[in-house]
Amino acid sequence: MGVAERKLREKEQLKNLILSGAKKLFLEKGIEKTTIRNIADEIDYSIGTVYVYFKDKDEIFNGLHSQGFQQLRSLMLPLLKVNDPMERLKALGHIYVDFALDNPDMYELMFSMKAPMAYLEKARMDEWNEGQATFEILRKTVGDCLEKGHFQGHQLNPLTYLIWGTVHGICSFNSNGRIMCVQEEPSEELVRSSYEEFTSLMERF
Amino acid sequence: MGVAERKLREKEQLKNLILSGAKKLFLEKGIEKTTIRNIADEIDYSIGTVYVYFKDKDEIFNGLHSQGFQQLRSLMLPLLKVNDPMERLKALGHIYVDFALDNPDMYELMFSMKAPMAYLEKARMDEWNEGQATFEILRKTVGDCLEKGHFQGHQLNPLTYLIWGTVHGICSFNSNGRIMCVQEEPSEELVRSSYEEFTSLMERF
DNA sequence: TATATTTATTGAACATTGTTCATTACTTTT
DNA sequence: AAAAGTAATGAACAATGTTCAATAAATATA
Repeated sequence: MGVAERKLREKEQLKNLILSGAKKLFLEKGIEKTTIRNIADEIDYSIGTVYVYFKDKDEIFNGLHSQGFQQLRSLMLPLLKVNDPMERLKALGHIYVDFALDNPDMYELMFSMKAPMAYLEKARMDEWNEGQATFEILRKTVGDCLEKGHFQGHQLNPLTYLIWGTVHGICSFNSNGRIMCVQEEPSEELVRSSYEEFTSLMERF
Repeated sequence: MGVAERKLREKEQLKNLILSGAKKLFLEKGIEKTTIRNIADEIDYSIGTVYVYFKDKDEIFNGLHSQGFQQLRSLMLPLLKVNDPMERLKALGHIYVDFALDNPDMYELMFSMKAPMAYLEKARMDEWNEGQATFEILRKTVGDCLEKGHFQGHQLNPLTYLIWGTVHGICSFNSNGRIMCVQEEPSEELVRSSYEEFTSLMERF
């Protein structure tokens, strides 16, 4: 039966169309100001259709949230080839900072907004696979660093969490508008130079 | 004229009453689910009255945002007495982490939500005084550390920003629900142990 | 004190949102 | 060609932020 398969494919396509319309509007006019009606208009479907393919708005948020993590992951995976773990760690952070600066709205959706996580809770999915997968890449690298004698006397989990937290922290101030407190330089510069401070700190271990 | 003064005082009081009602509901049922009608009900005034005292909902968010920074600041100021700057730095971070863990909703309002900053922009107040003031406490302390020979070869601004970013990063994962990726331990423990990792890293400089 | 004026409070009404669901249009099967 | 099944629709509903003419209360004036 090719029909059933085609229908499945079409369903998937329309789901993606809705997501891409949503993403376009998110980037154009901001996440908060994008409504279901806007999304429906954008892709020339009715409101009701959107609700056939997505249970509610949070599920749309979650869909884009997932896409964002896939994108970030695909940027990170090639770096697993870097043999020296400290170099790999620094490169991972660099990619991460670039991603956050290039995609502040996506970054906000992925790491600040409640909605995507609220959907996971509603859907009783207590696991956040995308986050976990990304975390694993980092943990593996930090583990390799420990094995090579870096960060002596530190524990894997809290250290990994600390490193992610650090890079996330300097990025998130940028994406959520809390960076004005040091106004002498443009905020992107401040984020990058802070990350440089961080890598030069890590190098000593 | 005592009347005008009394009226001013009463105005201030009602403003505070609205804010405290809002805060109560925020903590009770979450920020997102608190409506203007709820706030008005809570304090036995009408919707309209709320709008006499606050231009819009963002201004209420901003009011609580300010109160949060005042509270955090008042927790930090006593630590300026600590003479050794590295000890002071660690103590400041500790206070900060405690505040974030004890007040996750307030923390989210202060450092993640768009609304309070959106209000500043709307009101054409390009300065974020509360944030700046808090940042200054930290910058002063980091500056003292540099003078005493810590963090050699690092620059004041990016380093200060990095340190704030680090502590904020590990806290924010907790308040915005992105901490599930390491599930072996309760999230509060992970935040605290990560902060310990951080202080023990800093101590070496 | 009685009246006029200013100030404070109100809540009905509006626009916009997320969401639902009976109805319509279209596809596939018989 | 008709029946059965699937997909798409948009009017309708409830809830929200917001406004504003009308009301009530407080103050100033005579």
